[in-house]
Amino acid sequence: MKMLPEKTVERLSQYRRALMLCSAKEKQHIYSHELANLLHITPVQVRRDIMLIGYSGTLRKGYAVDELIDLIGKILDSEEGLNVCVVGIGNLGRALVKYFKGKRTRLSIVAAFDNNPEKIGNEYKKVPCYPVDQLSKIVKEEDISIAILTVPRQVAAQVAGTIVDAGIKGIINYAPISINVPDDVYLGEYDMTTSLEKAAYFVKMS
Amino acid sequence: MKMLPEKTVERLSQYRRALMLCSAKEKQHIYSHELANLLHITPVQVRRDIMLIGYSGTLRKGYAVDELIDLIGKILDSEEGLNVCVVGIGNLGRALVKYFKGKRTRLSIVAAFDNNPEKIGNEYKKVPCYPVDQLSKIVKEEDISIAILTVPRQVAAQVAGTIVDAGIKGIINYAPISINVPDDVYLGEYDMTTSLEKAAYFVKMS
DNA sequence: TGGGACTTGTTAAATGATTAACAGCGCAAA
DNA sequence: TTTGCGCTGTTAATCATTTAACAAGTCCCA
Ligand SMILES: NC(=O)c1ccc[n+]([C@@H]2O[C@H](COP(=O)([O-])OP(=O)(O)OC[C@H]3O[C@@H](n4cnc5c(N)ncnc54)[C@H](O)[C@@H]3O)[C@@H](O)[C@H]2O)c1
Ligand SMILES: NC(=O)c1ccc[n+]([C@@H]2O[C@H](COP(=O)([O-])OP(=O)(O)OC[C@H]3O[C@@H](n4cnc5c(N)ncnc54)[C@H](O)[C@@H]3O)[C@@H](O)[C@H]2O)c1
Repeated sequence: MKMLPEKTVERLSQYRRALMLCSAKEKQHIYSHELANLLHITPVQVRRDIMLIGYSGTLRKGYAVDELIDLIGKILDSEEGLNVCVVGIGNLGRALVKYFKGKRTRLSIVAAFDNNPEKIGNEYKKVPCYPVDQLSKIVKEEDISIAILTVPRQVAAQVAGTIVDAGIKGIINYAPISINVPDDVYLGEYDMTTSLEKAAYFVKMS
Repeated sequence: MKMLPEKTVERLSQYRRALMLCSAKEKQHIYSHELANLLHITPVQVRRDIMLIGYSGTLRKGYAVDELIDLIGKILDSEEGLNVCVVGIGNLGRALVKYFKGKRTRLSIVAAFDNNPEKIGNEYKKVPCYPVDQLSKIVKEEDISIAILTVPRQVAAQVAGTIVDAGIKGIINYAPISINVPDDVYLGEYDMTTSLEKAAYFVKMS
């Protein structure tokens, strides 16, 4: 199947979580407008996304919740699962480890890295923290393909280089600076300072 | 001045930070392609954004760094400054308080809220934590206009209702569920689980 | 003094994403 | 049966954003 639009992928992740809540409540079918209400989007957007992934609902009954969950899983998840590491186990890095550890079966945080001797050797929720010098080695040993980057701004670019060199295929950057990666490495940048300033602008202008 | 496009606002925040680093290095002028390189975008996008805010550079010299910083400040910041609160002072909420407290002068975190008796009454980086029942009262007393929502998924919708009722004008939601707010309240949703699943999808497909 | 290399500002085209419109089917009620 | 409503699937239109194209101004140097 060919690549889906970014926004559709984001919504698929959200559909799945909403659907899992429905499934837990024994709800077996759902209409596009119900799913739309859960995400606060329009029903036609839901139908369009579902069309893009090649699924069909039942006319006048809606979509079969469990079937749709499975299909989204086939699209979003890797069969074998992917391993993730957190680089920079400060306040944000620790919050992420605590939150994600054990949450999803097909996506597991297996290592943390830092350069602070006080942190190296510790475990956070059973995730071991290694020195950043060993990143390349551990990435290969543990078959890690995604890195979450939560180091200070000043060193983010350099550490990102190390990560890319280690062969990682996706980086999620929370440092408030734009980093540069080769075309074949996925990069998601989430700048919380920008998010806050953006909110302030629209509040001011409203 | 009329409302700028969302993406332009995001980049303005990033231009400003990049420019402040330049200013600290005594760099007085900057070309569109230099600024573009810092953000890993195209020079024409930089020029277009700068056109939208009505600034003009000097031909063959580029943009005056300090002037541009000032102008972006006039656009993004509120003159009097805006007050911000964090609702749900768990792992993520505490990381945000520690990070943002004192960072920007025109945007200050002045209060935290929680419903856990062990947290109420504490201070985090001198930011006092109040019971969530007093949200409405404190929001008025402290003139808070933006809330960062970091409570568990299960209660996010309900707490968001409380926040809106208190008269807050912007919400930044980090809970992994979509919330609903009136049209005149700005809403930014940042779902880290989705970010991670999205990265996994594009790594898998690459 | 004139040509060439650069850089900005702006308009126009292309791309990407959302929304509108509607055909078609299925069920329910008459 | 037939009528009509409600829902899906899909195409077409709209809207937002990025990218391309280029005119015009400036500087440098021959
Ligand atoms: N905490 C937040 O809520 C927040 C908000 C916005 C942005 N950020 C950004 O996220 C990043 C992390 O924030 P934080 O609050 O967790 O900071 P932090 O200082 O608590 O953590 C940074 C961690 O990175 C480690 N580190 C430093 N240099 C390193 C290197 N070269 N290699 C490996 N590890 C290294 C430090 O030892 C520390 O453990 C920063 O870039 C920050 O700007 C954080
Ligand atoms: N920690 C992360 O890195 C991370 C990642 C992705 C998503 N999130 C989301 O962010 C939110 C916060 O995550 P966290 O890790 O900080 O969780 P947490 O459990 O550490 O913190 C939640 C806080 O909210 C408080 N709370 C609970 N009910 C409340 C109520 N009704 N009113 C006010 N406060 C209340 C709790 O007392 C606690 O202090 C969650 O929705 C989580 O799904 C967090």
